[in-house]
Amino acid sequence: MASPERSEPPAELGRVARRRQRNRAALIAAGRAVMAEKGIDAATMSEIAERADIGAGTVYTFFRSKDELAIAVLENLMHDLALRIETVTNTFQDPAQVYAYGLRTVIEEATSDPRWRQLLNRSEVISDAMFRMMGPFAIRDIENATRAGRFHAADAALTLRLATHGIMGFALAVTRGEVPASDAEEAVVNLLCMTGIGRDEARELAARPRPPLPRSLADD
Amino acid sequence: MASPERSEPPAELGRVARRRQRNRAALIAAGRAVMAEKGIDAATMSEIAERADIGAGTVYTFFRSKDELAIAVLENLMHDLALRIETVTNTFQDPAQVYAYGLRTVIEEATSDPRWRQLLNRSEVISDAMFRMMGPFAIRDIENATRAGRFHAADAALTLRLATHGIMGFALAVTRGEVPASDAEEAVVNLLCMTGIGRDEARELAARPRPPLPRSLADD
DNA sequence: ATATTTTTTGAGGGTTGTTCATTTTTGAAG
DNA sequence: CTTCAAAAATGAACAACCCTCAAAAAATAT
Repeated sequence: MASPERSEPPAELGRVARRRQRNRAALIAAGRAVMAEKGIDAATMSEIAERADIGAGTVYTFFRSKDELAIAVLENLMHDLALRIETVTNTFQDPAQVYAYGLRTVIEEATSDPRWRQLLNRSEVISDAMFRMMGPFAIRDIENATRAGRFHAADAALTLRLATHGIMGFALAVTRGEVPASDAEEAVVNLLCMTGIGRDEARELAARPRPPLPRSLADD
Repeated sequence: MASPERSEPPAELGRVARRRQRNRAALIAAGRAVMAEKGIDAATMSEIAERADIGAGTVYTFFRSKDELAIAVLENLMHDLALRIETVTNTFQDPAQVYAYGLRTVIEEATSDPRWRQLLNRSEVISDAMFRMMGPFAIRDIENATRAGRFHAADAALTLRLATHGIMGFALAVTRGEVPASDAEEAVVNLLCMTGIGRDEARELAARPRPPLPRSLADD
């Protein structure tokens, strides 16, 4: 009980733990790649394991099921995106534009990047990951804009929840060719209206020039 | 080529065709039951076939795949609901209230009826079925209200598309206990705002007394 | 009554997610 | 360096399931 815990090096992890984390990351990367290629359902655990150079059975020491791996992959993707968006929006003056930029960028990303298309089935899993990973940022943005008097959102989390699912529904429809990608701006106007901003201001926000997003670190 | 087509009885279908349609309906009913019990993914084709008293292989003469059957089941469900809603709303005076009632009723149904809960996974399939089956009604309602000056929806179909996915996302969150069912009213306010109605009017619409929905014919 | 077309059937093929007995690796103790 | 017990990795085997298809049954035509 009182024995000196020499087994705990001040703050760094042991070699095994470090290798374990590398392998976990490799699995997520491989999962992301395969799922983007073939879709979440068509991606097989064997192929993901092989591409990560990990035994098929070992995957289950990291993730309890294929679903759990898929969730980890999507959360990873969304976290990346949230951070990239933040690097742009933290230069903005208008608090309303911060949230608007996030909406527009996610829609643009989801509808144009071919790697997203295959993921759009199981869109509820993506919406969920988006809500969990981008929520802390986006909810804060909505509340900031509300405090500034630009938005009038009674429940920022709820508004974002509805927005994330709406975004994915829109992206899915575009992917299927049921809706032209050019409807994105009007979709953003609709989603902005949920914050309680007037429709004229929403239209103006959605039409502002949109600075480009920096590349992802995970891209080759 | 010019032979008299005696094989086409004036307007009624042959015995076989009639039996075939009965069996198709039985399959959809069985699918609806099993999927509501176990969820879309966990429902097996064998059990559905057996419960419909149809050979396992025969199912594939009606539906090309399990997905296609699931879609038929959900479209059936949504069509039912759309008709039931219409019986209530066609007594309304305020065109804005027609769409509002639809939103509120679907949310209520999706969050309270236990038979919906299992279906909420694969929520994108439900949203899609909802859009296809309720769209013709709801889009007309939105456009009517816009013409009457109550709504200001630039693209009714797009607004509905975003709404259906938002509804299902909300229902899914309630089912998982991440959001209290009492948030339904605020969710409706958010969704109504997408029509371009002001937030005060949206709030008023969402708070009106809501007449009950007649029972479904498909219920026992 | 017979032939022909149509419809139904359910056993089996082919995949895939997951498990688990076995092997390999690890790091401390002798 | 050797030993050893605990932890981690492995991949063959399992179970589950969607879907196909050759054969049988039913329906219709001759």
